[in-house]
Amino acid sequence: MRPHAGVDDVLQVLTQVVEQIEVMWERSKDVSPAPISVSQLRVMFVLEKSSGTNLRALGEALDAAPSSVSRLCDRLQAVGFLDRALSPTSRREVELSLSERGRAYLLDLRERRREHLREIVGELPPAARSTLVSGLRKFRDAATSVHPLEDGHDEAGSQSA
Amino acid sequence: MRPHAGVDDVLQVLTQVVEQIEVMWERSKDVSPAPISVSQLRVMFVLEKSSGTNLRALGEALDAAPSSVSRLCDRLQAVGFLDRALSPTSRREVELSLSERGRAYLLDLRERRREHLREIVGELPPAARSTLVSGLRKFRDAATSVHPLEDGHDEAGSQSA
DNA sequence: TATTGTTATACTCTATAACTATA
DNA sequence: TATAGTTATAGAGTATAACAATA
Repeated sequence: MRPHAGVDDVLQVLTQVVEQIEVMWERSKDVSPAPISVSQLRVMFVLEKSSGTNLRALGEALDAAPSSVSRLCDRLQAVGFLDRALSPTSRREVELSLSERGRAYLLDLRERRREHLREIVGELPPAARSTLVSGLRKFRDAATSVHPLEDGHDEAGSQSA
Repeated sequence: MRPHAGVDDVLQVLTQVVEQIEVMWERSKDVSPAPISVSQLRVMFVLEKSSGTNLRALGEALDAAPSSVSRLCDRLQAVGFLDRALSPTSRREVELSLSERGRAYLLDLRERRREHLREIVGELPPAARSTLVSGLRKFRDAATSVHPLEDGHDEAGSQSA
């Protein structure tokens, strides 16, 4: 009597899965040599993709005030994950970029996050993986078409096998 | 030559979808009459399911120090979302619970979050919804079996249609 | 003068430690 | 004394506003 899943069925399970993953990812946060705050991590995510931006642009990307970003950069620089360089074109701007250690940290964090998911996905039989990928891709595409500019894609490390 | 999706295919799309949803949910955060911080929201989520607990237990549930929780409760009480009552059994304990307004706020927030998802899920044809639900349920169950105690289920409002 | 980045100040969150009051 | 809760005190994130330096 229920040939296809209703919208509310999807909402329920989708919510559960997202919350499960959020809990898992929370747990892979602290396992680092230099514990980084969530805000600092956001800075690193942005800088990874737009290396060399100035402080103002970084603030806009984060939707944060310049002063806040300045302080965040202070601390990231202090732990050696960020480089502040004077801009060669304008002496009142800075060029912000991740240091080598900063990049290494991000790769490491991503790997830990994926490892948590892999542990679970690896349990699924091949047919279930295909079903899941198929459903998720349709959701992703629908989400992208509804909110074209607001997708939070993570391109790094997304090489298909 | 690829009869079924590989594990890395799943990881890629799953990561994308979770990040999309996190971005969406972030946006439904500030649309409230009394803006609540993330920490305060966590308090409310816990209290919703364990009404009447004392401050110590709440702190353990949040993995936060008692003093932090005390301050969080101060502010939640100030905006009228939380009630502090003296325990009838032990005069050194308090009974923490959500006020009526607090509960109403949570319901409202949940509805906003679901509305964001519903907008997208509603776009999917029925067959795609079924595929998605099927795949997600298998993931959820696998996740629950791998991490039995760490599931972040959201039972409220999960009535199936 | 307008812009970039940094401090000054203030508020919230967080934690450890000290304190009060109960058991 | 041991425990529950609340204050000190301190450090980090956030924002607005004031400030320095540059364009």
